[in-house]
Amino acid sequence: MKIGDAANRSGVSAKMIRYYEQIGLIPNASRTTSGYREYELQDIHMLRFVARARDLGFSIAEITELLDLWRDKDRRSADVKALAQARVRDLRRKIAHLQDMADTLEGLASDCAGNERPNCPILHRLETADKEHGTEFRGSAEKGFRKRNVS
Amino acid sequence: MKIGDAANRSGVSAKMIRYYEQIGLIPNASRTTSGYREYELQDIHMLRFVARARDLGFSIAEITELLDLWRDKDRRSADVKALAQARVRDLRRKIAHLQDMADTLEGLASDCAGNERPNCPILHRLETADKEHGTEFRGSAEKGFRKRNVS
DNA sequence: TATGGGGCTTCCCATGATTGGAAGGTCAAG
DNA sequence: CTTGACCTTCCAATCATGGGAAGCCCCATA
Repeated sequence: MKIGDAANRSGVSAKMIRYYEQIGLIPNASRTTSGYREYELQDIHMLRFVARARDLGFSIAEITELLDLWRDKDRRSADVKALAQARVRDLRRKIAHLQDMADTLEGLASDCAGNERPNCPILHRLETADKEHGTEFRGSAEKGFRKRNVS
Repeated sequence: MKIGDAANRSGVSAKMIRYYEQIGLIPNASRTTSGYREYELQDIHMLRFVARARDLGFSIAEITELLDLWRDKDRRSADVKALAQARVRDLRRKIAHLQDMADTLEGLASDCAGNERPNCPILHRLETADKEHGTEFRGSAEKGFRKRNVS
């Protein structure tokens, strides 16, 4: 199977398959005599695994760990679970952060008349850096969030 | 005031001040005879405005709009409010997406014994791309999220 | 058999916001 | 007059992804 088929069947674009190979996330594919990459069904499983983990917001580094565990027949399920739970904690932290932002902004917006007149407290508050809600954004962990234009 | 002081007082790093100037987000600073950038109190207000908007997750493009409204004394407060509300909708959508991811992962993790044995349904489910929860990630808007390592 | 089209290859570039660093100029205090 | 802290510009890297160019390969059809 060539890379285009592998892409269609796995949900990972051909571009990204090459990229994942290049950065060592997945092993080098075997090649035909003419240089085309060749994939087996097993590779499709692996790629789907990657695609699914990626959709769940795992970073490349985390997917590397997951793939290692996936391939390791002697793995401890506790290791996998710990990884998933760490990711859940990350996500919950991000969610809380975004919720703070949304609540703050909503509070600002609700104080604005939203009419033809120029007076708008949103701009004043942004300028003076008052906090509508006491929560402190600076310092909250935001590392490693992957943005995807997941069609 | 030189750029280092401006950075300290505004919460925007000197690096970023130069970058914002370069991309046209903020106007070119005046210079001393020796080429140093010079800032007035008014500039600090502007930089603080930018910093605050950035902390609320506005993109550079959105901050450009906000700055224009901030400087426009004849602005309609409705325009500002609309911008803030659009941002809130964005945030709520992102939050829902992350919540889906977290819930799905938590579901996967709860099915895993988390012990010394290798059997772990998380890996199986990732491989077969089953969905624990029916919600469909693909298609949810994720554009324009800014990740910041907001110290 | 020739040709056309589509898929494959590598390589380079761009994104967005930010940080890091190198090489060199400027300024104030000691 | 030296030292060190600041400033300048320029270049590179980050992360995951897409876009595109130039050139090769393979298959079907005229």
